[in-house]
This record gives sequence, structure tokens and C-alpha cells, in this order.
Amino acid sequence: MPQLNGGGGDDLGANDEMISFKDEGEQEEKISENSSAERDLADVKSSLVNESETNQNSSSDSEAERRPPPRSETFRDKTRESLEEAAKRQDGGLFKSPPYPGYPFIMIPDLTSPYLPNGSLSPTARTYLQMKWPLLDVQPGGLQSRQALKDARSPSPAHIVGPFCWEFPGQSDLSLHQFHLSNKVPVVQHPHHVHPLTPLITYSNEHFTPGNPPPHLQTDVDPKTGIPRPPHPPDISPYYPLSPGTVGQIPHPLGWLVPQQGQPVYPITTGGFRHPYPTALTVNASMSSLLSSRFPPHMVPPHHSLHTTGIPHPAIVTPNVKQESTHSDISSLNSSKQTDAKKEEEKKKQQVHIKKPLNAFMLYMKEMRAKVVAECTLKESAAINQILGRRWHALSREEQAKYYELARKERQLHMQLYPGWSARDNYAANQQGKRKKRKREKQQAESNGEKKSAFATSKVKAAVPVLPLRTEAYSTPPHPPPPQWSPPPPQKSPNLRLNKCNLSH
DNA sequence: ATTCCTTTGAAGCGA
DNA sequence: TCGCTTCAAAGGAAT
Repeated sequence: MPQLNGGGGDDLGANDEMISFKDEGEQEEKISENSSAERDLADVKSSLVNESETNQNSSSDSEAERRPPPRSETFRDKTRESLEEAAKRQDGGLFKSPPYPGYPFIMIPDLTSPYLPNGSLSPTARTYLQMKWPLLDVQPGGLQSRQALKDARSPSPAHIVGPFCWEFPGQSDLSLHQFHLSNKVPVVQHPHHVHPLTPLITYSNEHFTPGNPPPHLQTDVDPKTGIPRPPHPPDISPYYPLSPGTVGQIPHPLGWLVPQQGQPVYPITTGGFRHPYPTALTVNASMSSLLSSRFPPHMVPPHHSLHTTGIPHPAIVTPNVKQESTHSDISSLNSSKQTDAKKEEEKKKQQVHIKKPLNAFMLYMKEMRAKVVAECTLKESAAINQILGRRWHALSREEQAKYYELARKERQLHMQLYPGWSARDNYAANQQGKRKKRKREKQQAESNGEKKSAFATSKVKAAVPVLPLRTEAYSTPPHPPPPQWSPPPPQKSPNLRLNKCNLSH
């Protein structure tokens, strides 16, 4: 693990960590991105050659099919214009425009040591926290930034890192930049998607339901206990953000993504948050005590999917709750209550699923996915992940180190939260070797000469357009690839579906 | 409805 | 210790 200069000690910010994201670093970031994009491009081009040679029968008009049909721009343009105008007016300059359209506002400042030696948050960390939790009040030291943050908490969503995002029915494949506001967060997001600016470490976003009432309408009472809760869980790291059940306490960054809610999530309450990870990588005392009191040392009982605040922890997934409970309730009326109770118990046991902490790459993916999606027409995660994998390798050591460090803290916090948890638990939980067999079969098939991945030979691949390629989503590359650019590492399984990525670079 | 695909990294497990 | 496997996320596609 590379040692990061997390100290900084400079109240001006951790410059070393901001290289890629500060103003001048934006260029570097662009270069980096362009390099990776260029490399992607090169790969894709070569793939194109190969594919066009070997797969000439592939459909060439599928891209046209995939494209949304031309439609009236009036509403969208008007909306965009008015919103842009509003955003321009309200943009206090806190968040600068990204290098190019389609580049989300992503800043990864010094994650290793967000605290300055004096104990205060470094500006970059503040920015990061602010980014991750736009509504979070991370007290800055400077008056200016304080004011900026204050502005950011103003009721205007345009201020905030806030991705303005409207999804129009049938426009899921829109050129995203058409929706960008001043902050240009290129997200057209399905309601259940996770915005790139949401905390990286959201173990489970599935629970987030846009239909939740706005926070200010929430009764701040624990639904289970009926005991009033503090507005913010004081001991929960924002990196373990509140899962859906928590939306009531803390406005979710995606709050404004759901226009139909119509309820602004502002103003927000301040304070209550702490450092993303407890100082010195430990859960603070109060949290530890809470954990120790609520979490058995070896396993987390089902009801402990609720966190110390009664908030379900994002790492705990309780799928398939749905309406089955009601079914069972009904059936319990007819059948033996005891057997039903037993069944429910077993169900609950099965439902509790503490997910693995995300590794560095997963964190990176989570953050960058939306960006790649915005840059390309790709939507298939498999293809996106290929690109992300390349970009991951294209990252500098320092940049990767940030994610490694983040992942390390993630694991530590996970360990603190679930002392008895083991990855093995999730092994057994799923199908017991099903995939093992499949993979073995697959490998066997590969060894028999079937070298193309199933995906590559699927209908999807046939539908992947060779040409033309969508160009409108990409802007002209602001910078040529850096001279130090080096070819990407060999891919495990090159996939031609990357062709769907834009090649206009 | 479920599984696959695809990526990297962490962790488990058998040899 | 080594090598293999699973699982984290993601969502379209395939089954």
C-alpha cells in the first residue's frame, strides 16, 4: 500500500491529493481520462477492425435502432435553458464546471487524512464530504468556504453538487449533456440508480425509495420503538449512509432527483456528522459502545439490520420482504401460528445478508460508472465494467491509493460493525457451489476451444453496432493523450461490446 | 424471475 | 503457500 501524504498540514488543502481534481489538475484529469478514453478508443478501433473483418454480418443499423428516435426538443430545451439560467444565477462558484460536458462533478480529495493536524477537516476533505453529502455541513474553517457551504445548503438545488436529473419517459438513452446544468452532472438516472455523488460506500441502495416522504415531514420517531430519535445519527459515518430507511433523518443526496416528490429536501440540519471514518480508523467510543451493546460479538441477529439508530444498515440486505409477510400473516390466520412463526424466523435468518465491504475497484466503479455511462452510449454493465477496468489500470498510483485506502477503511469499519461476520457467510448463503460448477463448466468449455465469452457470442454482440458510432455524447477531447501514456495491460477477455462506446475522441 | 456478463480485489478453501 | 472460487456493484441481455 503506497503511503500517502495525508498530512498536508496546509490549510490550503492537500494539494498533492488534489492533483487530478483541482483546477489545474482538471487538465490532468482530463488528460488521464482522455488517455484512457483514447486507449479505449484505440482498443475499440482495433476491435472494430477485427470485428468488421470477422463479423461482417453483424448488424450495422442496430445503433440506429438503439438511438432514441428524433423528437421534439422544445420541452427539453426549454427546461434545460431555464434550469441552466437558474443555475447560472445561483452558482456561487463553489462548484466549478467540469472539464467537459458529461464529466460529472467528481472530486476525490485527500481521503487518507481528511483531518488536518489541528484536528479540523482539511478543505479537500470538506469538499469531499460535501460532495458525498451535499447537504452535509462539514464545518470549514474559512469564512468564505463557510459561506459557500452555507450557500450550498440554501434551498436551491442548483447550488449543491446536485445533479439535476430529469428522466423523461422513453428518454433513457438521451444525450446526457443535454440535461446538464452548471454543475454538469451527467446523470440520467433510474430511480433506483445510485448517483455517482452519493457516498461511495453505500452498501445497499436498494432500500432507497423515492417515495419516502420528505425529511421535514418525517416524524422523527423510531417506527419500531416509538422513541424519538435525534435528527442525525451522531455516530454513524456518512460513509455508511443511511439506507433507505434513513432517508427520513437525512436527506438523501438523490432527493432532488425525484421531481415528482416536489418536496425540496432543504434546508437541512447541520452537524451530527463526523469524519467519514472515525478518527484513527476506529469507531469512536460511543459508537463502539453502541455496537457492542447492540451487536453480539459473533453474529448479527436479524433485527440488527437496524442500526444503532434504528436505521437499517446499508450493508445489511433483507431481500424478498415484499408482500410475503402479509401473505404469511394471512396464512397464519388460517394455519398454525406456531409453524408460521417458525417459518418467518427462518425467513428472517435467510434474509439477513451482510454484504461484503467494497474493495477499491468497486468503490472506483461505483463512483465512475455514471461518468462512463454518460460518455458512452453503453448501458450494459459488463461493457462499462470493461472500460472501468481499463481506466482503473490507467489511474496513477496515488489515485488508486485513494481507493485502496478507502477500501481499507471500509473493511475496518465493516469489521467494527459486524465483528462476527465473515465472507464465508455469504458463500454459503448463495446456492452453495452453483456458480462454482458453472464456472468450472465454462472453463472446461473454454479449454475445449470455446474461447469466446458467452456474452461475446450472444445475440447482444450481434446487435452491437460496428458503425456508425454515436458521437453527440462526446465533446471534443480537450487534450491529447499524455506522452507518458502506455498501452493498457492485456485484457483477460476482450469484448467487442465496447464498440458501443463512443469513438468520436 | 433468475442468471449471466464483466471488471478488480478481498477473502475463503482445498490441496 | 498456491491456485481456484466466490462475492461485492451494476444493469442490460439472455434464459
